[in-house]
Amino acid sequence: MPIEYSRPERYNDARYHDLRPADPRRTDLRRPERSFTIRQLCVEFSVTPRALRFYEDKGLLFPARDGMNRVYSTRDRARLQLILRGKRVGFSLSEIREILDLYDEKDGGAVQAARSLKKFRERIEALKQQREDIEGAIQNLEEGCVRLERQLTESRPDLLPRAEAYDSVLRARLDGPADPTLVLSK
Amino acid sequence: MPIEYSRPERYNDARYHDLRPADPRRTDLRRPERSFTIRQLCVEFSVTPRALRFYEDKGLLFPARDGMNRVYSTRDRARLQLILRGKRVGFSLSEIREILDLYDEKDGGAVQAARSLKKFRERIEALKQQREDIEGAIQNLEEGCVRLERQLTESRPDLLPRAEAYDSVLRARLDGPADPTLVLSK
DNA sequence: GCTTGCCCTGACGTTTACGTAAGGGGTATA
DNA sequence: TATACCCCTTACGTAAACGTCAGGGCAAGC
Repeated sequence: MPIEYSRPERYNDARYHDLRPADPRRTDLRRPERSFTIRQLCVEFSVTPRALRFYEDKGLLFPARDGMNRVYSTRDRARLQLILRGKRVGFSLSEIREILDLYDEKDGGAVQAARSLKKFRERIEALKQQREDIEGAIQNLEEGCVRLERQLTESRPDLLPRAEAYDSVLRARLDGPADPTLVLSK
Repeated sequence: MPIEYSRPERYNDARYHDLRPADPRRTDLRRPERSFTIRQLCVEFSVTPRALRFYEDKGLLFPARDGMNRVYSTRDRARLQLILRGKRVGFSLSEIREILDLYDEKDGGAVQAARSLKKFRERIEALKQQREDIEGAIQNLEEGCVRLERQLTESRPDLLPRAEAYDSVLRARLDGPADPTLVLSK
């Protein structure tokens, strides 16, 4: 599984950085000419600058430069989203890179396209298998919950945690960064 | 994602080892008294002995011993299945260990049970989130497939790979080791 | 009795995906 | 002009999950 590190807490705190855009016209996420600093993306997606630079090193991102500074386009941002989702579903960075490369190789000729198609289908099969695994794991855990609930109901019903705590989780997700339109496959 | 290593090919080959059981009465997987050698489990689940010993080191398995040699029960086998599935859905070994521990702690008292229940629910939420991620990734890739297919149909229809190749994949899965009854939650 | 095959226990090596300084520079604010 | 906050590169450090010897033991078959 994805190795989890302890990431400095400050990167989670939006107040830590001034995110006011310099130019109001460039605020709209849907405007393709919108650009982002490295830290803006870091705060939005809860990753560190080191991670973004690392992805660049590995050939998954290639932001433009303003002098020395990196400038990320909406396209870069969309790629980053795909990278992070790829990680969450268990792809390694090199696998994600392959996929992104396949997306880009529109010019690779018909043979390349055929190979890409095959790989895509393989990935899909793997993901469907994984979806089944997750389905099974959820079932297992839910059975465990039922058992524990029965046990608690009989012994200490006062300790029964109600599921309401997860409302906040859901709310947080809804309030989170809106899913911007992906511009990759265009 | 789960880091993938190059595992010696021979562990995939069932013919590599003589798996004939010494005692026919002990052949039936459903018989709880059935036991397994380390290699039998390795061949069945395509893992190495090193991995099983590693899981034991980390407190996820504790097979009995016959002298020096490890002897795995059907319960150990069921745990191994859960371990491997946990890995496939992205849990780290220590997370899997936590879950397995929670399953075992029937005697931990009501407070422990309440904590377990909470953790189980958290896991379930995480898994549902992940299921959504996978759903999204599948959709993305399928859109990519459609694009590639259109492109190929126009340029080189002869190169279009048909999906029949995946029949074999499915067949292989059906012919695979039967899912034995899990004896953990009993 | 020697080889073959399986088992064991250390213990060091490896890959992935970053973390964490160290050292240096630009800009704005007090 | 000092401080704060941002950026950069280079480089060494690290946790997870095993791989890979090295060294030794027990049982079967030739």
